[in-house]
Amino acid sequence: MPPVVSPILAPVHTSSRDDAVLNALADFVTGAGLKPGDRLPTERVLAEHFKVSRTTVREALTRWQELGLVERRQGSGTYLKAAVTRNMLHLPLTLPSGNDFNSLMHTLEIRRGLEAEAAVLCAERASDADIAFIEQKLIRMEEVFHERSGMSADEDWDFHLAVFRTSGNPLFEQIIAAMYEMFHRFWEHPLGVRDFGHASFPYHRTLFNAIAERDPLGARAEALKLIATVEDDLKRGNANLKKQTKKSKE
Amino acid sequence: MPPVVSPILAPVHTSSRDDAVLNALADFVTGAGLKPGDRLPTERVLAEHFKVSRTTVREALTRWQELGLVERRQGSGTYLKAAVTRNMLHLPLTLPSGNDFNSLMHTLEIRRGLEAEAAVLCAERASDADIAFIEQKLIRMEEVFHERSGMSADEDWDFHLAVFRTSGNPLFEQIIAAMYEMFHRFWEHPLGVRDFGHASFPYHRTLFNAIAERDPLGARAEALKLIATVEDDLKRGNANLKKQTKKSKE
DNA sequence: ATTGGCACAATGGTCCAACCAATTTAGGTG
DNA sequence: CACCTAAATTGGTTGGACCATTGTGCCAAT
Repeated sequence: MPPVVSPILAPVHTSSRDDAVLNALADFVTGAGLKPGDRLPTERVLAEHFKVSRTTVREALTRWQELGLVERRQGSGTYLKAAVTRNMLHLPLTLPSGNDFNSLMHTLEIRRGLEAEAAVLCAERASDADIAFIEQKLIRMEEVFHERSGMSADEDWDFHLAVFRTSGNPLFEQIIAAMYEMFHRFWEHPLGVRDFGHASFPYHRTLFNAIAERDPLGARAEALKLIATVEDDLKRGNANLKKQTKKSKE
Repeated sequence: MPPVVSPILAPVHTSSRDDAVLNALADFVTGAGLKPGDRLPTERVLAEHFKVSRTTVREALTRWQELGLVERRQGSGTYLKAAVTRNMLHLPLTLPSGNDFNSLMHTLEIRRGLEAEAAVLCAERASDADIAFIEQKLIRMEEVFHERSGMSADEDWDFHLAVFRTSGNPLFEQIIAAMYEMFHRFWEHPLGVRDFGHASFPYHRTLFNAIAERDPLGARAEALKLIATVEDDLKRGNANLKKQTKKSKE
């Protein structure tokens, strides 16, 4: 089985100033024990400390920003967004994204495979503390649901995120988040589907129960039911859309 | 469920300068019909044309470079490395310290979820022509296997690729290929495992048979068995590695 | 005419110094 | 104490300059 892109040239190419800066910065981050959310030194400080120009520091930080490792806020500072080590492996992946029904369905197919697997691993590996944390997110989501009589995007995502992270595999979060963004980029206002996501509500608790009982197969089943409701919503939205365009033609 | 990264603001308030530059540049690339390998205008020309400073252009190009869309050669120019369209999703995958056993295992967990799902969809959707094509790849792989008494990377990948493509979802191919690349970047010479991949051989045919019979569940089962053999190989390699380091300590 | 080397131009990489824009902070005012 | 305002802080942008590498084309020697 072959490497898709030549993997052998990359390491040779490792010269250039910003690479050195990035390595030094990675060492600093690990050395200072900085964690996600913490603030990095200012660009001016880094520039002076590394004996390079601020431009070079900025170029290096831009690269980290593009990889999602860091977030910059004008007037505030640069903040760590993910754990950073010197020997990280980066693989940028560009995906074609369409706004047609099929493309949206494709993102759900990926999520179906990954969310089910993540649920399995989560149920297998969750500690008591993990389960308590997930339950906390679940309860919060349920509260907001009853307040507004509808799904809340943020709280719902927090719950799923807790599940993904408990799986112990950071790739789940990264890939599913991308699928998620792809989906919502063209589905911000679900056409004709007022209660989008509503049907998925009960399966959050059943999923949690399966995880809490360390039942991988059960967790898998509930995760699949959950994603199936989203697929249904999408299909309904697509049907509505067709109906509307048909009407407008008449 | 919420956008992880705000998907709604990005297109609207194009505030950051370099985003605007990248969009304009993407339009230019598609407009001019540039293909991978072609040279882009120089930074100075772009800066003047877009009415921004060269620094801003450089920052934008740095981002594309980090995503692998572009390659810069000092003294020569900036060259397109991949097809670029305006609305594509960039997914930078990051593994913390990608050369340890756990990280390699993470890539296999993703593959487990996706390859199983792809096998299901493939079995559901394969036309007769698709199945004939897959069988052709299978036979070719088996031939090479018997010639060399071992798995051949290229032919094996061709077979899997045929399966992924038949699933009708291009995301499978790209994401799994990325997992592949990540895996092999640090596993080019499987430590102490001479017959790496050997055990997976028989499951290629059983997988094909299930697909040919339009048996989604069967295809899923065989795909899982196949990936399980790879996981075994990895575990064996890890065990060997531990043994060696233990010996070297003595 | 071919080949080799050399100077020059083009291009990305780095640096500097200043200013702009958003944010935070500190102080003052009610 | 709460609120507002002004100053300091910080990332974002600009222009110009120079360095390092590469590509090009001319010219001389063979």
